[in-house]
Amino acid sequence: MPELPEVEVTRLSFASAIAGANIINLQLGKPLRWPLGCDPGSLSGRQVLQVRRRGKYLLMDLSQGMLMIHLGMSGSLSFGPAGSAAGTHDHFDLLTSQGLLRLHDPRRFGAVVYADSEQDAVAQKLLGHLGVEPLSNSFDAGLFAAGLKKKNAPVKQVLLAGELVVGVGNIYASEALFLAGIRPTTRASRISKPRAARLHSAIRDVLSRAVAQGGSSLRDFSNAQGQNGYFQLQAHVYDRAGQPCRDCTALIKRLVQGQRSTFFCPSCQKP
DNA sequence: CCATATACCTGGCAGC
DNA sequence: TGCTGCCAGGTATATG
Repeated sequence: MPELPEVEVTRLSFASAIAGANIINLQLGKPLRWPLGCDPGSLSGRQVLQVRRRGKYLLMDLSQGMLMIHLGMSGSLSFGPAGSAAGTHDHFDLLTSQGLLRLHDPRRFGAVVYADSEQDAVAQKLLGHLGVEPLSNSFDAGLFAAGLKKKNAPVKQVLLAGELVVGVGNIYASEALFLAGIRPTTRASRISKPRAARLHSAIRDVLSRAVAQGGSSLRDFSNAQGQNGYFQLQAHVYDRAGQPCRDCTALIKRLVQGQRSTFFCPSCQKP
């Protein structure tokens, strides 16, 4: 569910509201993808300083240590008044002096992991290999083109791998490649510098527009205030197999790469 | 090291 | 209605 835009929209929807809160207690539900990595009770009394984002991870800095939150495929956070009982799929309830932060995650591919610091081995295992942030100045078109040159895999899978650039998931990979006019099956190493530059700006454009639209709400995504996003209404190819391209009217095709669906326009996107 | 497959888990939906 | 099979926004880990 959540790619960079959804994670960022989630962050923006509760970061300022939770900043400065004191943790009262933590209740866990069923196991998530990884164990918390500390005694839940040990967090009581600590303060929430700020919420940052790295790729698709939310990093919640505490007065001592940090929590790394990942929404997996079906996770969403809510932040609001305490009091409502945890539902079947609520597996992390952080009660604070300023409200309840709750992770709702039916499939439980998400996780909340504690680390003493970002340099911690636990943190490095999750964050250490991540590529550059696409919406930051460190995302450089020249470096990106050079990075693509070194990868022989299909460009769609290189984007999903997140080692060159983070945050691009299954929806936005298809969308960015459409905007750049590049077939998802094209080997990354065969993408010319000008086309890499197009892809570079397409990634920035599609991700920043999606953030502005509140993310994509295909099934169950909503931000921490319960509001939906609307980016999916303007998707050009994702989940549009068999429908006409919005630019040229050719029919959008679906194929499978690495066990994931890919959508593209066979006319607008060149090998 | 590289590219690809597997594993984790639940729910919604189409088709019979 | 109920069953079956397929599909779903991710990614560490295993495998060749």
